[in-house]
Amino acid sequence: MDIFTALSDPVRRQLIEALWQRGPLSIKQLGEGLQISRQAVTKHLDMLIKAKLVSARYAGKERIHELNPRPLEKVALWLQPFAKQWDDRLSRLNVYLGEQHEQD
Amino acid sequence: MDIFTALSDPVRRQLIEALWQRGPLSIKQLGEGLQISRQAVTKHLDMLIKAKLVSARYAGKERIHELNPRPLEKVALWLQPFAKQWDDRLSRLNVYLGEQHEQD
DNA sequence: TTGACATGCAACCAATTGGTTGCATAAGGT
DNA sequence: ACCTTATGCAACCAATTGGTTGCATGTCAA
Repeated sequence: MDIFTALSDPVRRQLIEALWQRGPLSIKQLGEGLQISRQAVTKHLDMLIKAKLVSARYAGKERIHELNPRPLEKVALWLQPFAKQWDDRLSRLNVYLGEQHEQD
Repeated sequence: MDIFTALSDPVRRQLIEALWQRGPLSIKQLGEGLQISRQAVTKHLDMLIKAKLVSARYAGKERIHELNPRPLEKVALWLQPFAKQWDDRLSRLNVYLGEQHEQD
């Protein structure tokens, strides 16, 4: 699955955030906040795994998920060229990303 | 339409890139590179408009589209916290985005 | 060994997506 | 006026999405 598609669902973004903030978690744990069924969570996680954003390992009966933020870099790099039209704070971003020529 | 969803389709990303690189364009012009029908292009553009990523005005019989990269900032800001685990070049990004505390 | 718990697998469903085609209409050029 | 061009509108379609439920299975603890 494409990384952009992986990010297009709010539930999946929440899962990513949870893994980021709370570290490795099981399906059960990840589903606790959400209002959807366990299987729905599993499906979202499977998509994140396909997008290489999440890795899973088994610890006994639990499937433990870990975030791999790497693929997000691709998104950041895609966004880069546009950033120069944003506000000062984000414009500076570009300067330090290598676009050292003056801003427009 | 949500900005993340707007970015999830490769055709829409291409449209954004075209508007970025070539400036304001009509539906016809935007569709010229693509292998899909004019209506498919229109639908994608309508979605980009709903996501406020693109504005359209009429010039005679043509609908001229202009890119508004602003909403992309939301995506960049969402990505920020994760960036600190990326490579040096992108890590520096965070420093200048305000996360002045030392890297891990 | 028995039961509770975490998960997997599969079928099913409604809504959305990404695309098409056909026809209508307004604007411009000759 | 006439023809071409750019677009709009609407119906339609197959595939995908995001969700559900029911049942099976492996693991752990008592």
